[in-house]
Amino acid sequence: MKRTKRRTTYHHGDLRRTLIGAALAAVERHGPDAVSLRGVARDAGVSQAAPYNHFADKDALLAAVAAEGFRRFADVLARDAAAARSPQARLAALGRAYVAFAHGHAAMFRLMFGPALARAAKDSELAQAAKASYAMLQGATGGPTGAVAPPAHDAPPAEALAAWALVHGLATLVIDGQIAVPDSGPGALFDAVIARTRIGPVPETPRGASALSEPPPRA
Amino acid sequence: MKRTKRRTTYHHGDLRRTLIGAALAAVERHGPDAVSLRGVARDAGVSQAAPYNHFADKDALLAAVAAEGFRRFADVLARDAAAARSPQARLAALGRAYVAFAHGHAAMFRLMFGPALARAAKDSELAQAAKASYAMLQGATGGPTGAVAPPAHDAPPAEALAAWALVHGLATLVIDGQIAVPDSGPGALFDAVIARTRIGPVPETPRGASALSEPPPRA
DNA sequence: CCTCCATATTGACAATGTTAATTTCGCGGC
DNA sequence: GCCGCGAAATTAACATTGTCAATATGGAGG
Repeated sequence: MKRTKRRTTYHHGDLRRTLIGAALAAVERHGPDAVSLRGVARDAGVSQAAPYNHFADKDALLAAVAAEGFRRFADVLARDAAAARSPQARLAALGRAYVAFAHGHAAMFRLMFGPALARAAKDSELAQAAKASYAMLQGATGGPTGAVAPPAHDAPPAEALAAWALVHGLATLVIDGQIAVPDSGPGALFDAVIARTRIGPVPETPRGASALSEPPPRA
Repeated sequence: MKRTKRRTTYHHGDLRRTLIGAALAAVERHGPDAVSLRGVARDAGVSQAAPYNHFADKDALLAAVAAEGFRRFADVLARDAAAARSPQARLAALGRAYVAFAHGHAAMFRLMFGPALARAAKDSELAQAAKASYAMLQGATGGPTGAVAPPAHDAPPAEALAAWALVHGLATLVIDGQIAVPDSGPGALFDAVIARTRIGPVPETPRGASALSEPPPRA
């Protein structure tokens, strides 16, 4: 299964891709913390130090895997969002896909948003792939309320942050086992939560807001 | 600084507490993944294998540290919530404290909600400490809407889940560097998000809901 | 055919988690 | 007041890991 590759390039016939694939499989099987560079090299059929010709260190390999994860993530989000007919449905579909991806690829999700990313944030490929996913959320948030205030200079609109936080929090809590996902699947959980949540521009009557909107007690 | 302990118990004069303290410091300084059992033992002034008399393995030590973290977390939440005068203010204060704790103790927060907890979920002390924090959120969520439906059999109310997810997601995104926290501090960020979010019972007019509330497209 | 250089390998080093065998030392019973 | 018992700590060892330096290899271009 690893000799059948076209050896277009050098010696082995592209390692790098093989390594990324092996690492991806290892991440999905045993979690990001359990992957060892040597183990990946073994799986790829090369020897311990071979990866260092293609990646600076272990984190660089994992960053490449995370980038691939973000690409797949964005694909799923885009596909599900495209199937929606109204802007509201689009946003809801995005959220559902977000949580479903996390639930179905917990290990990958953890890698993508874990501290490895923070360390290797300089990896521009990774950063770019991550930005793409967020852009979809942000775009979908602007829609439903009609014309939005001119996109703030560089600060992201708080509505997009709220939607992202809600969905990301749900995903995180689910994969960390803090929330039990019902037999009906993560979609049902998402729907139940979303039915009780409204996100929109700040209401005109600040007092009387139903919940979670009081100013700080100046402690 | 480590000889001045009262040696009430055995040889060393309670290790265990010393180890937890050293591990806690190490976590806060270098992050959960960077703590080594041997390093902790060195810091405590004992030798590599001494910890195994008090903890089954490294994860058990970290679980103890996480439990301590949850205890402090619950304390902060309780203190800030107590200062609030209205139920709404209470819930808002809880959220602000949640995000602020994550921002101020990122490493500890990561440990508390990381995969280590999932693995060592059997650690009853840890599980209990975590439950206490969630109970506060849940309690505060029930308040503002007046009388709540009889507390569901064992399924937590979706309103509490929504509030938890929103706040936890914000916290997670902040400490992972996905959201830049403004100079005004994490509290301001939280307020901006919260001002645009309303959580409450499912509205009576399902169509016309402003956002994030469409049924799935049956894909 | 021969040389060059990217690619791979071998061997080594330090650090880590964990276990087995051994030592140490305070406490309760003689 | 001595003594041994057992908990607690130490030493030594093992396998594994990330990473580097030195070396080998083999395909492409002259």
